[in-house]
Amino acid sequence: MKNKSNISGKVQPCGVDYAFRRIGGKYKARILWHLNSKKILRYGELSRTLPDITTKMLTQTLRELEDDQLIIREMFHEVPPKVEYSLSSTGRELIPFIEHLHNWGKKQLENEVFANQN
Amino acid sequence: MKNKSNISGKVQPCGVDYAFRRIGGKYKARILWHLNSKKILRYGELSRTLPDITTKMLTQTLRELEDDQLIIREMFHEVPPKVEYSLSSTGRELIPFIEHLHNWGKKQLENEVFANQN
DNA sequence: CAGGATCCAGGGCGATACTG
DNA sequence: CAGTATCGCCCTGGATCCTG
Repeated sequence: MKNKSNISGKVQPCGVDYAFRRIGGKYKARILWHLNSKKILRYGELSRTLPDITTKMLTQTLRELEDDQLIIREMFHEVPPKVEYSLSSTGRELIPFIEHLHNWGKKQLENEVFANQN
Repeated sequence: MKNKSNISGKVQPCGVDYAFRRIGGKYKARILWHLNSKKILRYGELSRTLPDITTKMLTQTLRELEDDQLIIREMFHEVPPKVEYSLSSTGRELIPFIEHLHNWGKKQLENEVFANQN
């Protein structure tokens, strides 16, 4: 399939480019990945699962994922507060992709460790 | 290249995180994608295929992909110069992932256009 | 033709403190 | 518990000009 350059000024929208803009954040794929394996996670659980993320980034990333309708946020008005996050159906469509990426990354990591035996 | 945050062994190495740092650049997936459909592309061809990328970014991205051994760079010492880029076997392993992402992005784009007709 | 070299902005991201 | 609010760094990426 050719990428014909558009005369009307805008570049032809590219699915890869679009998708990367959507889930290209530093933590988005990881969050989706964990949400898939655990199905439902509370805010604090996510925070513990991803120890290297600050509350600001976690909240911000979750908001973006929610705005993109990749995850579902369910809030319980209780004391103490409770919020549950889960994958939406659209978000679930990304799992095979993340899974592939995950396997590839794991393999590369192992190769790298093997190569760095110094 | 992004932060090396956890590759040095503090946090448990996550394949998704690793992979994203590897191909998380703005154009990397797109370049791999085009290299797969065309098999071999010269620098100028890539430049025309991706009209929205400057020479600096194209060169820089190609270097990083080459350093990561995802693409192969073959240089011909001729006049005028000629350089051909193609996927490595490791890079080719990423194609199913990019394909999935591409299809997902295309579908989302169509839905978005459809939804914005109100 | 296929880059290299500089300069520079925008914003992604982090650290820290505070809140309903 | 589940977030907000600020402040600021620095890295990604853009614009422009130069070269073998």
